[in-house]
Amino acid sequence: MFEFLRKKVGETIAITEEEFDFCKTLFIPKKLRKKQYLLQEGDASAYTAFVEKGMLRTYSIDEKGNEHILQFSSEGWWVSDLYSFLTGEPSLFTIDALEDSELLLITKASWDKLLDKIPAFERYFRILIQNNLIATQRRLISSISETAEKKYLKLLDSQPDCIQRVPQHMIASYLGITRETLSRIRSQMSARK
Amino acid sequence: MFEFLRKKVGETIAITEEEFDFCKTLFIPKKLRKKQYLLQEGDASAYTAFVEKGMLRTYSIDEKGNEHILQFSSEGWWVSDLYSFLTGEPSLFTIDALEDSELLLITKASWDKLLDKIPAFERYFRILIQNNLIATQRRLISSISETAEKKYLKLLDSQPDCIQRVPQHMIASYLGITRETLSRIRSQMSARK
DNA sequence: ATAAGGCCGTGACCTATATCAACGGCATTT
DNA sequence: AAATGCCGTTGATATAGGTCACGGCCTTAT
Repeated sequence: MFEFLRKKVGETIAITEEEFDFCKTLFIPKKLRKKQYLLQEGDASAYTAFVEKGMLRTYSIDEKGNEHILQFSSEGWWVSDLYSFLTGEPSLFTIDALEDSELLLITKASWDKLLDKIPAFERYFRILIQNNLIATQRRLISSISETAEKKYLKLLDSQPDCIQRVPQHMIASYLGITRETLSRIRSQMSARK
Repeated sequence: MFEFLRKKVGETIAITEEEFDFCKTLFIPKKLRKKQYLLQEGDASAYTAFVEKGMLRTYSIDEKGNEHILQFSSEGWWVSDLYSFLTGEPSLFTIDALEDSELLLITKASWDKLLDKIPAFERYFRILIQNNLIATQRRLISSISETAEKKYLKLLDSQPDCIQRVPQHMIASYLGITRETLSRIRSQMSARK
């Protein structure tokens, strides 16, 4: 059950068997069916989750009821509303499952314990967050400077798996465009090809 | 010279005098005149910098020559192209001074040494990067879901100091709009008031 | 098997923002 | 004090993308 987590962590930091045994005791396995919530906007985020299987999305909903997807999280990635998890404040985001999924949950208290007892995990999460920041910065610049088509091409290039597994209207809301616009871009692209 | 850095670090983690004495040996003071570069696009980012005084901007330039500002960094904040600093790859961003500025530079080698010798700094940077990620995620969502006016109002609210110190056309390029549009938004706002 | 709803495509029209161009006001340089 | 850049403003026009409306095709539920 924990082999995959062990593998992913091991790709970034070195830890001993004993350290990982301690780590294991802190996680709570959880299965989520497609469409189930991990977190609803307005609730406090109790957990951060490692995705063993499946796919989740983190999104916010604006006044008009439109969804804006912050990220997709598939196998081997982590998912949470970082701010709410860290502060206990109500979340601005909703997280739900796009497929039946299997997660390993950790509470804030356990997470604090993990970072305190095993400094290598402090480093692990620093690196994880760092890479996430770099990716988010790039997406921000892309979002303010590129056309819809370029953003889509960039996504095709960087997350081809997502595009296979996620319905198109969610891709659109990840890119910050409407599903109609994405549909038209795709048909133009295939016409040109 | 290092009091300010000491104070800012102390707000997040606890460190001893000896630890900070070691820390001090790793930084290189540097003054930058207005308009001078800290980093040019295409170069590798040799340093991460703590801003003691002044204001810098990190931006990219698109094919049409338009600038897109990723962030402003004033006193007490850090500035670098994280990706280039970490990997040694050529930078996608340019960093320059908007005012005469005073910086404390640290190389990648020294930074690695600092994190290895003093685990509290591992935590310090984890938290720093974490907060930056939270802010960047919010800006991304705002960028894909809100009107130009709302984005401007949000900035007025969150970074009023920036708006005082930075020329308007740079605020526009931070928001991802043209200077003409920002000018019109401002005049509409003052007409309504 | 039929109904209901999610998902995708397409047309007609609308709107926020970009683009292009010109102008006036400050600073800075000569 | 004239000249040269920056900077912000304003007007006219263009355009990418949004909105609204409809229809067809699957999948899931009854």
